[in-house]
Amino acid sequence: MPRHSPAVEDYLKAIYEIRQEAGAKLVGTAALAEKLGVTRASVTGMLKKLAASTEHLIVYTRYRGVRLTPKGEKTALEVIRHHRLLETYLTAALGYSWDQVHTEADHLEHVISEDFEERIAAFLGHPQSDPHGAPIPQRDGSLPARREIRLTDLAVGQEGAISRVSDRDPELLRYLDRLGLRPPQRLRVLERGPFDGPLHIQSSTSPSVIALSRRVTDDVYVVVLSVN
Amino acid sequence: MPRHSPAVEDYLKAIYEIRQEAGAKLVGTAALAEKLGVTRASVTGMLKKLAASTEHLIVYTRYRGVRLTPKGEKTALEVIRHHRLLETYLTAALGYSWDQVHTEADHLEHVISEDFEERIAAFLGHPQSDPHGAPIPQRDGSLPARREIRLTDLAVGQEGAISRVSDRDPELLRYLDRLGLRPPQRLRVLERGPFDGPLHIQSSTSPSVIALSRRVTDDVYVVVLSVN
DNA sequence: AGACTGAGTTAGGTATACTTAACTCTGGAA
DNA sequence: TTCCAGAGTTAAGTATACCTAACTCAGTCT
Repeated sequence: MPRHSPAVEDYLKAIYEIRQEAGAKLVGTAALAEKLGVTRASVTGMLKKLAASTEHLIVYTRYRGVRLTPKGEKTALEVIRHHRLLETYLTAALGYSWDQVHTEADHLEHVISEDFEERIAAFLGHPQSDPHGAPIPQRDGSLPARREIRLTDLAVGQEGAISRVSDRDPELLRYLDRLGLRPPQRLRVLERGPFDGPLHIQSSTSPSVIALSRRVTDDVYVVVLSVN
Repeated sequence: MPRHSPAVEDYLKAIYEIRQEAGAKLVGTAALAEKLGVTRASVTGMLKKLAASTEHLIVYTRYRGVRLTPKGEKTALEVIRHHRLLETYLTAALGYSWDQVHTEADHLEHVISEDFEERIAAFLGHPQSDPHGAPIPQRDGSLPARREIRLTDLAVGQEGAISRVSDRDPELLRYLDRLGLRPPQRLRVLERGPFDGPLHIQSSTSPSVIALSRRVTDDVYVVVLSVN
């Protein structure tokens, strides 16, 4: 396995994650640029370079978009495994709170050795998910599929269990933490406001009803428990 | 404090360490090139760049050599603090042996946050030295001075306590470990072979006399205990 | 079918940090 | 005091990954 630059690893990871969130087959330049914090021109340049490389990590069609080859996907999953193991380790061993781990893990993920990965995985007892509930890819690149949906898409009356929360925004994580909304907390949708209005939910962590904006519910994933 | 690139941090660290080992006021291009694994031309280029920068980290005189400014030295010590804290942490928390930590720490030292540094320092109880016996600079940049000399320079008949061992060569570290020669092991010089010949020492870790080559004794530092 | 718009690309340029090859300086020995 | 070897520098070029500005494409709306 050749080693890839942090930049390349970030691109592969971003392609994987955007495809995952958006569901679309192909990932566009603009979405990548947005996620990576670079210009669209930079993304085009990198995609051309990667597509021309003998590594065959991506399939890139001009004006259409990118997707990962199996090899590219495996590499992306290795980086994601690093990231999620690190987040779990920082929480469990060094007392980081769940809103602090993301940035640190983003830097460390490109730098740790396979040995380091193995040691923290063993220390943690080979965990299945990180502090935000995201599943941790196994060494062989396998990732258990989940039947999770956005809290946004949970129908009124339905009950769900939080399976995962996006780790991107520390502010959001602190907010959710204050509300006690983290995996595997159960909740029920009571009401949905008009025009993408707030979602009213009931959870055992709060005696009163909680109203959540779209921004929030888009970043919270749940597994449906009942269809009342 | 501005952040510096891994390359810059490596140069500052190397300048500091070479000056330390060699004792000379100025560090030469060749020594830096050797230590950093790059060509002499590359070193010249980087030194010119650093000297021209408004950061004022080094003082560089063409054809003469470099030295660190107080600011450069402080930065170097911060990197070295990272390195030695990491080595200690990897040993104490993740079960690395002392010959495995150097490479991992070399990569991690450029990437960890101040927060991470603080957390591992606290976890370790703010240790004074790393697994090889090297002193760990404090946060304020202070470093307790030691009265240590090379084992090479310990006179016949003198007794010393190993204070530090170079962490550069894993092979050497495994060798020393097998002989039980690590801080703060005491030993006595029995005899010195001719022509930089082997140094014969006696240590409580071995019933028989141990013969050490120059390559080895140059990398072992001791504090003189007695002058018999 | 044509035009518009947002997404995407191209062209040209920057910064970092490295290389090789050829040249120059410095300090010690003859 | 000159010469020479090794240390150091310069010049030119490479690779990576980013930028801005200007252009083009694709798909939709009319």
